[in-house]
Amino acid sequence: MTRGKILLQPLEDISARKVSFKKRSQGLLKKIEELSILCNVDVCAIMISPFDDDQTFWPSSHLGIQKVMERFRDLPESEQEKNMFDTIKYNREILHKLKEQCRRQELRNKEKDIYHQINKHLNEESFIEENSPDIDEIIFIAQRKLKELEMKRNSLKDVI
Amino acid sequence: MTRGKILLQPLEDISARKVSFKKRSQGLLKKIEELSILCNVDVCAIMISPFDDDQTFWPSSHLGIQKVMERFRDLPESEQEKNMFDTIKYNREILHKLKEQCRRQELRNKEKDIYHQINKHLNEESFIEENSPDIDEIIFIAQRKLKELEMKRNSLKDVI
DNA sequence: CATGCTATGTTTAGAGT
DNA sequence: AACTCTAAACATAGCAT
Repeated sequence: MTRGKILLQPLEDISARKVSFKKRSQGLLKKIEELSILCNVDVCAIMISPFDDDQTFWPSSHLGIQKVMERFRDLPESEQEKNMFDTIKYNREILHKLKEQCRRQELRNKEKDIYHQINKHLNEESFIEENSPDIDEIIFIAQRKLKELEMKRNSLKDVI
Repeated sequence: MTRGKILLQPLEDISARKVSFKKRSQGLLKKIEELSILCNVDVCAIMISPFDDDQTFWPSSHLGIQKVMERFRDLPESEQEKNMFDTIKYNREILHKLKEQCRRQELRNKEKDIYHQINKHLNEESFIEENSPDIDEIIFIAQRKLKELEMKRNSLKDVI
């Protein structure tokens, strides 16, 4: 077996943690470099590792760090607060997007159900079992599909 | 086609650069979060983007950045900040749950696809495929199916 | 212009040495 | 413990809407 999915929680095994840190911090530094070059963005990062004495910096020059840090520090307090708030807003956005994604996937599920049900009906005589989940929903989607089909037909006729 | 390999040099097209920044900074934030949690490392990163006014991107936990930045400025511990951290943690949890949910739904999608494929094979003339040749016929069948569905629904309602 | 999709490139967990 | 390998998981460039 190769890699499995991992949970976002501290790795129990300390030596595994160390290995992971080595790999991931390397990867992270690479990503940071890519971002800063590709998009021409000033980035700085500081990692304080419990595994070795000194901290990892990017960019490697202390001067570079200072440049970014200073610009942050020089922002008025209110701006800093605003940016903190932005993090929360950012999380909310991601959350919202995920929910939307879920919703869409659920819809797709239902559509597939319809295909399934209809195909089943063509094959056998029994259609939609008694315990069929959400007949209203299915009808709704079926109606929509039908409309889409009709529109498609009409546009095809226009071409002819 | 989808992605090609890219060179490590500033993206020429500014709007592409902006899009890339958005995607990559998001990815970077995630990586930072993962590293700090998995390996129990304090990380902070600041990005100054030329694309929006919110120059400072605030990854990682507030606590972590505070620790890291202590040498640069003193940050008083206030109630508000604590709440902020809690909010971030909370969001993180919700996020994780949502992702799991998405994953499960995706699995279900795949299962349904399989059913669909099987039915398609059993029943050579499969139903409601967008590119199916005789659209009139399909619409006719769809209308009939829809009516059957509606009747079924009505009869179910009668029982209740 | 922003956002979603997805095929492909990239990262890395786990196992082996 | 520190390396190498590799397939699964993940990130994202280019396209589509």
